[in-house]
Amino acid sequence: MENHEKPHFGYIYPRPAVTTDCVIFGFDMTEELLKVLLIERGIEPFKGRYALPGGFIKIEAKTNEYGLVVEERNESLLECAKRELKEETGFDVQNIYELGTWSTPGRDPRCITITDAYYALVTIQPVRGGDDAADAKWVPLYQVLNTIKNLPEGMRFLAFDHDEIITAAHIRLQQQLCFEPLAFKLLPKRFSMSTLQKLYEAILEKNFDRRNFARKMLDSGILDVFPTESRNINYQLNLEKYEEFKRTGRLSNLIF
Amino acid sequence: MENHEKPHFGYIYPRPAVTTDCVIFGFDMTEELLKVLLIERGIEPFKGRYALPGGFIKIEAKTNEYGLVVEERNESLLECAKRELKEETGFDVQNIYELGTWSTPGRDPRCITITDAYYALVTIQPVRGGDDAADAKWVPLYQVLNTIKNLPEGMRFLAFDHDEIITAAHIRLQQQLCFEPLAFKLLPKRFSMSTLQKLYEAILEKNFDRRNFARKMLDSGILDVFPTESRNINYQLNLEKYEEFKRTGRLSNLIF
DNA sequence: GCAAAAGTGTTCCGTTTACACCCATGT
DNA sequence: ACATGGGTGTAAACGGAACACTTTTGC
Repeated sequence: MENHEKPHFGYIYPRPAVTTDCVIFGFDMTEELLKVLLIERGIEPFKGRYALPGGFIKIEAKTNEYGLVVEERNESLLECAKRELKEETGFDVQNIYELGTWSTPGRDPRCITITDAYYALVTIQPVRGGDDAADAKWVPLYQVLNTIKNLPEGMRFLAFDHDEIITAAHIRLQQQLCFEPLAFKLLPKRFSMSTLQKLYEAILEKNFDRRNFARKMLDSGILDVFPTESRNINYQLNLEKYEEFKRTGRLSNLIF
Repeated sequence: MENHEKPHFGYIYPRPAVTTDCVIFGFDMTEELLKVLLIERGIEPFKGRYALPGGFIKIEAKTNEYGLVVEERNESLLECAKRELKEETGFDVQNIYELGTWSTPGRDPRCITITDAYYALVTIQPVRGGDDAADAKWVPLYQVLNTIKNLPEGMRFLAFDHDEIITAAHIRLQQQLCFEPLAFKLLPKRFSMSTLQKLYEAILEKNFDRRNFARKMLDSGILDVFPTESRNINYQLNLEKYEEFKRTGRLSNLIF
């Protein structure tokens, strides 16, 4: 895209370039902070800025007997998002959700590019020996959002329109959390009730009463209880009960 | 796209074709039915089938001094959806919301096409002198959804993957209605309480107690009351109070 | 030993639901 | 006069919010 090589794929009508970007949320249990995974851009445009991981959709194309371009193999946008994530950050993510498209003319200075944004939830391992992927960094979400909020009009923190995407992803995560126990996707298999509560508080930016929170969670019946050697209790999501809970439509009980 | 004219727009990497499709909901007050606007396709593929109104995104492109394609003028996906809607159905819609993308390989037999789907809410005028737009028809939503549900595995009712899109749009409409008084977008400025209730019932496929429904609506404070000459009362959405209601976060009161 | 975190029940209030009768209109 | 649709209030049940003290563990 950056060189002047002669283009070799033609279409009757011009087409926009298509990318996916992904907002990856992780909960850092030691710092009790909700974080996002950002990539420092190594090339122009926006070289040196942080950006969401993502990239162009992959299409295998050739020209047929009539000189028309025929696409032979390709991927869905979801597959594209997962592939780019794996390539750029090493993460293999199942919990990935579509957020929406961004397509304002001019959002990419190189060419007309529309992006389909996704958000994903991953477990950050308690001990991380630095970041696996080159240039990928876990950044506290509140830092990013505050920076964005306090920028003077017209200025941007992240590359492209990623400020807007990350802001929208946070709002969406908050909304979805009210209906689906998404939070468990951000935790290891077993966790304490207070960790779960801290996670909810980090996402929703609210504090809850310890007893009410625990009761609501336990009453829902989706948690299995595991005593530990100490007096503390650990919990684990019971997937069957969760599915049943979902079916019987009692999910609104989890709204705060 | 259907002829064998030599393609004249080239890119270094192949690109997918991009379309928008729109699920337009309207409430037929005389029949008390929720309807969707469908287009009968006049050309292949899927000639003669019903489909959602939509079409390709418009890009003005030319080749620059290096032989590279440069896009000069274009539209966002939202603008594309509105333009196609206007062109195909004559509707000028403000209440339009993004639903999501569909991009499974093979969904369009012609070429690799991804679509960004939208849904929109319009007022059907009580008296309609036939359909303005050629080939556009208002079809009861429940008929479409039932047909889709009862199809044998692997069969489709609408063109492309529009079965899935329309199903997703209905679910989304139901969900959004629980947080936002979307229903008002489907009604004329003034309406009776029972009309409003019938609309809610049509969308959510549930029946409500008349008194409880009216109380909840009135208690929210977003409706202005207008006595009529008869004993009946008409209502109208008060936009300022609605905005205030939204800000103060009491929207969950409207969940049923 | 002291500070910080985790465990435990009860009360009160607000919201939701269920329910029946009267009046006006039009046929 | 009869059927239909629209108007109106109350009581019971449920779910959500507020709240204090005791025990354990780690520093």
